[in-house]
Amino acid sequence: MEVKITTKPRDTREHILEVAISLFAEQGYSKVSMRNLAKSVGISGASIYHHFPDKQSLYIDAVSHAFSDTAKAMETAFNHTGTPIERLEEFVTCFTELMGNDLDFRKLLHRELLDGDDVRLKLLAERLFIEPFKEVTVLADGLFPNSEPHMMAISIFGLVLFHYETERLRQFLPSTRPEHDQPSTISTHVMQLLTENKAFK
Amino acid sequence: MEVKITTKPRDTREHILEVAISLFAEQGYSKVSMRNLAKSVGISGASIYHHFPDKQSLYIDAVSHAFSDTAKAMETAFNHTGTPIERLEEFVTCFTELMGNDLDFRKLLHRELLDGDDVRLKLLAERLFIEPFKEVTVLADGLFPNSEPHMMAISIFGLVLFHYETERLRQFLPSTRPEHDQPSTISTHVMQLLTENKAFK
DNA sequence: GTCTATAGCCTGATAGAC
DNA sequence: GTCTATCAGGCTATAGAC
Repeated sequence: MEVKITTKPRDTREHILEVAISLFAEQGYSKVSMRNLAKSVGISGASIYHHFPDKQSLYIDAVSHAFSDTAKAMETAFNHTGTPIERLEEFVTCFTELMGNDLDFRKLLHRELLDGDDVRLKLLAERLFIEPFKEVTVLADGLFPNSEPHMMAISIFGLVLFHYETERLRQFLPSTRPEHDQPSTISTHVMQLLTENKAFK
Repeated sequence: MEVKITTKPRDTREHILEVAISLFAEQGYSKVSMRNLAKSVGISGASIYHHFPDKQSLYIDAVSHAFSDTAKAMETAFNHTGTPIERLEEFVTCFTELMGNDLDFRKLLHRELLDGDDVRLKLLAERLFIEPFKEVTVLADGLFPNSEPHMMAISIFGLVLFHYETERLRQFLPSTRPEHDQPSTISTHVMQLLTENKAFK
C-alpha cells in the first residue's frame, strides 16, 4: 500500500485565503492586486487562477472564511445559565474580547458595512449576526422594558464596536488614555452604562 | 470701467470638489478615477490637473471641504442655556439629524476611520470633533459621575453613528422596521438609553 | 482654462509549456 | 499545480495646441 506524501497538497488554497483576508482587511478590495497577493503567498500571479475563477470570487471566499471563523468563536459567547444580567455581561465581555483580538475581522466588517452589496450583507447577517442578535434582543427585551429590543440590541453591539472603530482617531482627542483600547476597560464601561440603567430599577 | 463677465470664472474648482465628495464617499478613493470624475463634472481628464496637482491633493481638499461644511453645521448643535440634560438632549437631537441628512459625510467619515493616515485623522479630529467632543465630555462628566467622561462621550457619538452605519445590514436582521432609520427615532432611543441612567439618580 | 494625444505603468485574466 | 509570456484595457499624469 502506497501513501502519497505531498508537501502541500491542498493547503495552497487555504494559504491564499488566509493571506487574502489580511490584505483585504488592511487595504480594501481595490488596493489589493492579484499580483501582490500572489507575491505575498509566494506563488505566481497565474497560479491563483487555478484555485479561484476571478478576483471577486476570491474576495467573497476570503470574507466568508474570515466570518465563519469568527462565527464559531461567537457561539462560545453565550452562557445559558445565570440571571439575564449575568448572561448579558458574559456576552458583552466575550464579544468585546473577541473583537479586540481580531483587527482583520473588524476591518473586514466595517468595509463590508460600507461597500457590501445586498448579497454580501445578507450573508454577513445570516452567518454571523442573526443568532447572537436574537439572543441579545431577548435579553434586552427582559432587561430594558421601556426601550425597543431591536434598537437596544443594535446599541449594545455599537457601544462595543465604536470604541474600536475610533481607536486611531482618539489619539487626537482630549484625555485619551492607553487603557481605553483594552477590551476589559471597554466591556466594563459598556456594562456600567447599561446596568446602571433601568435594568436594576 | 470694464466689468468682466465670465460664465464660470472660478467655480470650476468648487464644482470638481463637490462632485468629488459624492464620488469618493460612494465608491472610495481607489475606485474613483480621474477620468470618471472628469466625466461627471463635464470636463476632460486633463483639465482637472489645472486645478489640482494630483489625485491625492484633490482627495484631501475634497475631504477637508466636506468636513468644514459639517463642522459649521455642528456648531449650531450646542445651546448653552438650559439644564445639562436639556443641553445633552439638544446636542444628541441635532447631531442625529445632521448625520441623518448627510450620507456622503457619514461614508467619508467611516472611510477615513478605516483608511485615514495620522495626518488626515488629526485634521478630522481638530476640524470636526475636538470642540463638540469637549462639550459632550463636560456634560458627561456632570451627568454620569460613575463613568469616565472620555469613554462616555465616545459612547454617545457611537450610539448615534452605529445605527446609521448598520442601516443597510439591519434589513437582514429580525424585527427591523422602517422607522429605525429615522433621525427622530434614533435620537429618542439614545436619549432614553442615556437618561434613564444614573443621570436621574 | 480647456482640449486631444499620448507616455508609461499597472491591472485582471488567459495561453500554453512543463 | 505551477510557471513564463502576453493581451487588452484602465490608470495617473504630462505635453503642447488653442
